[in-house]
Amino acid sequence: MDDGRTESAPLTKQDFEALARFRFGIRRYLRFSEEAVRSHGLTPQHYQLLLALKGFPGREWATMRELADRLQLRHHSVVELVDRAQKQGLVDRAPHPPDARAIRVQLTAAGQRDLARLSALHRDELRRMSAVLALPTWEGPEGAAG
Amino acid sequence: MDDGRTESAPLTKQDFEALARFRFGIRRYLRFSEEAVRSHGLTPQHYQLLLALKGFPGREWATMRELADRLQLRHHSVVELVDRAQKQGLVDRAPHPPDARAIRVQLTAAGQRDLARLSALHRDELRRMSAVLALPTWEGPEGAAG
DNA sequence: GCCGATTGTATCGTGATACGATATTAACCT
DNA sequence: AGGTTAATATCGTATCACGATACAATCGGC
Repeated sequence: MDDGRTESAPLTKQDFEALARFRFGIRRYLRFSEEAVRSHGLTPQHYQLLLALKGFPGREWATMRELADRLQLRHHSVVELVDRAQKQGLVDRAPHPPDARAIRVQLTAAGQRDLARLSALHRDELRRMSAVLALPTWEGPEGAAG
Repeated sequence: MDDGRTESAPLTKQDFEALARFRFGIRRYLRFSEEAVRSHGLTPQHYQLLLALKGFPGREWATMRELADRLQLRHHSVVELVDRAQKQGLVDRAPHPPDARAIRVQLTAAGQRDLARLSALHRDELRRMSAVLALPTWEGPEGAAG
């Protein structure tokens, strides 16, 4: 149990408050997201899936494995998620020529539309919540950063 | 006034990538948190509870209602959470003199210890993940700093 | 001191969903 | 051909927040 790894200084009350504030920010953001998303008939997971596709670096589709990484899920759970989303007409499976084992999960027109609306809401909310969601600054004894 | 680009401009591919990257960051952070926390025998919810207490602005305890707000849960669900945490010896119930209906949920010595260790890990990880967890900058065509 | 509102507690069931375990199929690569 | 990887399929399990509902204690106003 005792790993005795104390390379950093013990946290101050300020540090705890900063950590808590950040976590609170995340909770509030996810909470907002959930309500926004559900009011559009989607689940948070669906939205995350759509966003991971449209927001994939450089392209707008991904394979199951890539999704598992981006969503931090077992690839096995991703299949279930994609199944559900496909049943709702949000995403699509397409062949992946360079490797026939893999497939491309991509957005349908409906998925695009829902995602665009929801993402706009999310962007606005992120702007609004910048105070709570900003990373802690960890001001040390050295001096202030601004 | 409606300055246009803030609220209704359609999102660019860059915007989607920024949103997705941020969400990815959150997922990774929570994933890290979960593993770190579980390896110490706690659940993510327990850690959040402890952190909300120790990180409560100005003090180190909170009432059920306050916790419901900070954790974004129904006050009713907080009771269950506190029960579980108390059963594990992490938190404690103490009377709240100014209002006998309310109670003070506070950390036990064990809770303090676990929280201190875990929070240090979290702080380090936050530092490491600053690139993914930083808020999107939303650079518009006119180039404005938030 | 009564009454409505608030705070916490208790219980039961429900829904959502990620996961582990396990197996199968197909395609890849050497 | 053989070993590996990607996707799929099933089944069961665990977690957990929640709604609904009720009750007890306390507070505050009058």
